[in-house]
Amino acid sequence: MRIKDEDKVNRIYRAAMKVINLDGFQGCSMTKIATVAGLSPATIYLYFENKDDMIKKLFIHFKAKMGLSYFKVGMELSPSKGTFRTIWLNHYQYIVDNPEEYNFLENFSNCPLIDHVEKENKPDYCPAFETLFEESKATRLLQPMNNDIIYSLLFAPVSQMVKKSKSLNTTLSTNELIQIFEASWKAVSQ
Amino acid sequence: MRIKDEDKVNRIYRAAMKVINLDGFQGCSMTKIATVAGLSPATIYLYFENKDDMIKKLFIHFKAKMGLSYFKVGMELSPSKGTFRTIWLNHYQYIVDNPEEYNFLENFSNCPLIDHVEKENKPDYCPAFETLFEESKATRLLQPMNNDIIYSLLFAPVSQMVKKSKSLNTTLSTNELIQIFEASWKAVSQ
Amino acid sequence: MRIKDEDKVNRIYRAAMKVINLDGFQGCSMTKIATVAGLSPATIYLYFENKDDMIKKLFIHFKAKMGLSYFKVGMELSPSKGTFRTIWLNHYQYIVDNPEEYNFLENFSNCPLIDHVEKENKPDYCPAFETLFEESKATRLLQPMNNDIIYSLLFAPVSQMVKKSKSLNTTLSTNELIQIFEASWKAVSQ
Amino acid sequence: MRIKDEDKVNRIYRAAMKVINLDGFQGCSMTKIATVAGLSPATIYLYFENKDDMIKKLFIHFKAKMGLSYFKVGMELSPSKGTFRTIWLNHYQYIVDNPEEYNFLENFSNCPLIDHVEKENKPDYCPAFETLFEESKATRLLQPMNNDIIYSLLFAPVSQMVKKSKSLNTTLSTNELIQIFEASWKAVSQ
DNA sequence: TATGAATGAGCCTTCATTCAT
DNA sequence: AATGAATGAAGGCTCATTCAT
Repeated sequence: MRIKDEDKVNRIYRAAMKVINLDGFQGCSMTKIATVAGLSPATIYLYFENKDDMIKKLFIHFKAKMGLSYFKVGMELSPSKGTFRTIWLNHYQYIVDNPEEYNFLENFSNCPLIDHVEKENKPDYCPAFETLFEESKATRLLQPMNNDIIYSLLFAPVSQMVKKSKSLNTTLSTNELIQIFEASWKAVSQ
Repeated sequence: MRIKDEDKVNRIYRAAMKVINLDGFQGCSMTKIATVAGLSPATIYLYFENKDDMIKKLFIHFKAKMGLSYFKVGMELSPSKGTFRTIWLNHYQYIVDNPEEYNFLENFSNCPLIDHVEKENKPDYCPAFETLFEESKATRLLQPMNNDIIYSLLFAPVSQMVKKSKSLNTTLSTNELIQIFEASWKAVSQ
Repeated sequence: MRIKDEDKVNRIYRAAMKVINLDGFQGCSMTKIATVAGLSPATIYLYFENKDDMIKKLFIHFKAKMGLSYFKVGMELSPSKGTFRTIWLNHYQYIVDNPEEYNFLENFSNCPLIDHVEKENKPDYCPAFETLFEESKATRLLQPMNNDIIYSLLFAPVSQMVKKSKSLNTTLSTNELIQIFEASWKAVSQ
Repeated sequence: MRIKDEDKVNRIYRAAMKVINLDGFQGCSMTKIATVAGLSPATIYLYFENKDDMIKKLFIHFKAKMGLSYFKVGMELSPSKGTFRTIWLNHYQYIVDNPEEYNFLENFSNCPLIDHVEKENKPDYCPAFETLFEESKATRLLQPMNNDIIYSLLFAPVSQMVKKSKSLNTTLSTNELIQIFEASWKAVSQ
């Protein structure tokens, strides 16, 4: 008998991603995904219960990956502007390097399906963030605000700018990037 | 061809909205929309070329409506923090008052379909914004940054927070709201 | 707009019948039925909720038709051997004339689906039978037995014989037919 | 190829039976059968050519078993009413004791698949019947009728009654059973 | 203009069967 | 001999769209 190829799940993920970003969410059919992955549609059902299950796991998979990309291994995590800049740039880099994944995550966040996925699957990288935010507030580096608010003030603007510039087929210059970070930092720092 | 019954178009828009927010994007079929609008599916095709065309126009329609909600009639538009606060709160109010529309707009912004819609249809409210931003930069109220960047820094955080709090079934307190505005303002003001 | 062709239901019934008798129950697909009926598969769903619904209604339809064939219009229904012989021969004639329908009914009687169909849809011809049986028992024409038992003793043998002879590609001779009726009559008569 | 593990064939038969009676005919898949039998689906194909082949052999298997149940070992087979009553009751007992098997046989008898199976595979128990029938006619115990007709007159009514009473969730009382046998016997006896 | 009937293409999913070990 | 992974074809059903009135 053949051995179950564990990498096949990743091939499916990548194919799904590709199809979603090409044909949009409604144009993403199991057959298309299978074709792109070089599989039979039936094979997908060996690894996932059904389409919903697959999409949910796809979301969790890439959400986790994105979260992890914020923190490089062995990275300094002391509460300082430098630390935040590094994380912030890592986030930016992730969006730029993985536009398809990021687009999918954004796209999926507004989908009814996701609601209980989001709640049931707290990502692993959250604790690191929570700790950093709390310590930074304790040392008066950051303003005493709710963590979600800090997160939004820091990351939402650059995310939106990347999306905007992609839709206009332009790229952010280094200057603009620095501008955005400095402005975002002013928003949250004390 | 769309001359006679301009109201019918609006009935279709409202119905589409309702169906999308009830059954999600994939559950939104032309027949359902027609039923909710009290029409025959065939009738929709008298007013729109096809489903894509209808969705695109729906998007433009509500995008414009959202933009206009920023500026109330007869509103003072001098370059001041107060003016920005008013606009900012209008935006917040719109999101809170029209969660369906806003959700639809967000949902649809990431769709491949919309890409060239966005480029081809500069909304009408832009000139007002452009003028205000330029004047504000001239009077050194705002930092000398690209308008899109200013826009992102001002509005993206609160938008994201509303989405977040909705998904958690909470609401933003007045305090939090003020916090977010003040922080966003710090980001863009000089 | 087109007018709904009420006869279309009958076309579907006939087509379903044909397919079932050709390819068996498991080989009977909606697409095949639609093709034979000269319709699109989608059209069937305008007239029936789903496949189960269609099959159920098919069963009820032909069950009723078979029941009615027992009793010709204006037929004498006095409790006499002659009356029973007429009904019996009508039944035989029905089986021979409509082998497909009868086969379908037999086939379907053993299907799990049918259980609550049978109970919910008491056929219209039953009262006539009940009355005749009761009167016949009262005049001591028939033995005092449960009606279902009388029914089985009278009709089951000939039904089985027709099936048997069809599977052997032979036909019952008039002599054999009389033999079977007389024997069945002996079984139930007093 | 089927030499080594004759028992495995029986496991497959029993599993197929169980699945058919649990999930109906359409719900009976090879994988389910394999699972219930504790085998891999591929293994079934070592013992049978394909699904049709398996079903056919299943039919033949249980048909033979049913036929043999009529005649207990060492049983008296002289042409007498008592002999027939015993056989008749054996038949009844079989139906009641093995409702799944009987249901399967009935269900399958009307299937196009079975047509040539029936013709090609004369069951082994027939000779015993043939002999008994012929001798009984010779001694004027039975009427001079075709054996198939005798068979139908004797067994069809009780079979149908069992089916009927099962679908109504009732059971035949001893009295009713005797009634049916006596009536059936009147039909065939001289 | 407006409609409801009609449809072919396509969707998700399952299944009998084969592959490769 | 035996298996579990893999699959192409097909199943029931829906949908955007067109037809015919």
